[in-house]
Amino acid sequence: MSGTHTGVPSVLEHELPHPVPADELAACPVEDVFRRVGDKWSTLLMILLGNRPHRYNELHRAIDGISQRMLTRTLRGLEADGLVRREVHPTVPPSVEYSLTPLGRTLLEPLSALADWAVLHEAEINEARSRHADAQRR
Amino acid sequence: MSGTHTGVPSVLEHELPHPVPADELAACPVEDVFRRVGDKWSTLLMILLGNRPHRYNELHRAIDGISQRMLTRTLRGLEADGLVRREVHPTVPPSVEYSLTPLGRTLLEPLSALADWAVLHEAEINEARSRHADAQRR
DNA sequence: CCGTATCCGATTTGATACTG
DNA sequence: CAGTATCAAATCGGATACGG
Repeated sequence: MSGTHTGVPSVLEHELPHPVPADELAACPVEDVFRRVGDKWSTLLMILLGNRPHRYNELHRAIDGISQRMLTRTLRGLEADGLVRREVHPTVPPSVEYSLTPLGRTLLEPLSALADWAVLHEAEINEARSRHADAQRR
Repeated sequence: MSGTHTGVPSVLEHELPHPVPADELAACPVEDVFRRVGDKWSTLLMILLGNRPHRYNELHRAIDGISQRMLTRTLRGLEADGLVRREVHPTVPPSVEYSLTPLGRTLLEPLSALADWAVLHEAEINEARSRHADAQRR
């Protein structure tokens, strides 16, 4: 292969067919995961639950700005994919505990790698944006 | 720290403030990057450009299903963040070459890690979804 | 060849009110 | 406490037509 970044083998390293059938990385699991990473609350919730289990209102108070609707929706989505476990304790009043599943924990690692990249290269990105804004202004 | 996944140090490993000020991981660079990963075409474009530089219509033909509008918009966004370089060759007819910048190349690695995770755990996710769909049906 | 402009439907997110 | 229901706003993405 020509000039790829490191040489790390990866599913992304294989030469892609042309044209890409709009499936190869679309209906395949990669897009699902990428989409989840991109949505507004999923990763933040996973990070909080990675620290320790939380109850519903605890998450609601912890996040500042999330609506009940989105909190519930996001948790349900994570639960459906097996990343988060929801445990209902039949007490009065009811208490519901959310936690990461083992599968969810394994996702934290690549997520952290991506977050670390973002922090590490923040300055470069901001400089590029400044240059681009300057170039646009004329 | 209690029961985190591996022990890898990461920006995500630090205990978060409660409540999260809606900035800590929101206006900070992490959300920008996560959003980009989640959008429909950015990563696919970066993968193609990671193989080799491409011209505009070459990308358009390569991707199958992308509109000119989104191709242009996505490339411009990647360019603004310094991930992709756009070189115009003043020939007739004009030719424009897109390629990854060095910064863009460094992003391929965490992206690949995430994609590999998705492929590796595809079965588990699908099983979780089946179970969840079953549980919902009653 | 390499785009831009315009319009429109689909999806995402939030605000608000209400409930077992 | 832990949600649901409903409505509205914002954003995303695609189709089509046109331009340098």
